[in-house]
Amino acid sequence: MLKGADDVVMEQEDSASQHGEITSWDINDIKLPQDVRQIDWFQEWPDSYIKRIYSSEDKNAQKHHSSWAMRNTNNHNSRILKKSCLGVVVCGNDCSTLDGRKIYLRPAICDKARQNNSVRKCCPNCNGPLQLLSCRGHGGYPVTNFWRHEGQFIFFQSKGAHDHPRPETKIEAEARRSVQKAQTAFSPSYPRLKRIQETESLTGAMPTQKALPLLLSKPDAYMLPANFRGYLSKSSREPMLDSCCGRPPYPGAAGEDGGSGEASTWSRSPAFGRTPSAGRPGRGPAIPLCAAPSPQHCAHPGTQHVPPVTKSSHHPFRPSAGPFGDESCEENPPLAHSSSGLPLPPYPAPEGSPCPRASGAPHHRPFWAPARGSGGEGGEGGCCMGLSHCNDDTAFNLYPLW
DNA sequence: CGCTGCGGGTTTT
DNA sequence: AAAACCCGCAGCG
Repeated sequence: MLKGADDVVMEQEDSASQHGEITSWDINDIKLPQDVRQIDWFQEWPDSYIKRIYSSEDKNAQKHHSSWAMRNTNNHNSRILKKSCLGVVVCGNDCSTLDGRKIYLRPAICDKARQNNSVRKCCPNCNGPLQLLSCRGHGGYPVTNFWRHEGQFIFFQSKGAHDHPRPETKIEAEARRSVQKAQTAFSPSYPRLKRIQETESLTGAMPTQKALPLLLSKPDAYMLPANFRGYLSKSSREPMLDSCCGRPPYPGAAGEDGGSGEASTWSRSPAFGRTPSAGRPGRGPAIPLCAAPSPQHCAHPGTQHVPPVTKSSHHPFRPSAGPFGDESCEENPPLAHSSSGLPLPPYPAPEGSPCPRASGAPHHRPFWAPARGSGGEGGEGGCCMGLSHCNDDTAFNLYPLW
């Protein structure tokens, strides 16, 4: 049954996404279509059951990038690269920054790195323990992404809908890391303090507003992924990465949950009815991370719908992405937030259509979102969104700040 | 140091 | 057999 639901979603996605051309193929097919008429734009936040065909020249596609924290998974098939989602690291205290944003850090891809991070990191905002919110968007298991190179195309297929907020992007995480490193170097003795300071800058005191947006997201505005909805409530989360500060979550901080003490908030209730069958695989340990700020991306509405083949230049995502970004449509159920990324590109209107920009509410934009009126939300159209879009400028300019 | 890809191996369904 | 996952190794930036 659960499966049925997924299938349905999938079908819908298919037709919606490749509008016009029906994506009849499956990543596991012996032969994939080579008469592709339209290539898709690279999507940094692919979600739900989608399929995409990128140009083999698309740098991001070549690197199998994703803004979600995806780790390689051995599927014993050298022709198809499989990656599974690691989820997102959240504050165990469910704290919010001064401007009401939540902290969503990117879990390290490498197991070892995750452990390291956990040891000395804590919430950049409240200094509390961090908790790994694992992804269970695919029948109780992490969302999986598949990549396959065939001829001049790179086929991409994702299975499952992320049931957690978006983590910071790779660029952001890297920036954060370097900043921390630098700071640590300066004052080894008071790392904690420093961190606090950093946090402050992050949360509010930052000079550049753009900069901040990074890891925080506004609760109100932030929409969770389709599956995500039920989540925040109590916790059943993963272990919690504490480690750091040892400090137990503040009592009050947690808010509602009275007790559990642990990370209160996040729990994933079965978001739709589709809960995994039974148990969730007990997944591993959580990983702690903590970090500091990072640059954000903002994309400027490029508007142009350039050909898919991005020539991207140097940066990770920027190229292709365009205006889209947010898949904001979370309002729609599962497929909703699909990546609707592309607003209106020349291509198929991706799932975009499905998303009527829901209310005026800003979509959920992760941390960076400008959360503030003005440009930010307003546009769904676009402005800020995913990483790709960000220009280097933006991103890089920020770095210095940290 | 961390990301990424590969591939052997195990466990569960 | 398929899928999820663990682990180590190697290349790369």
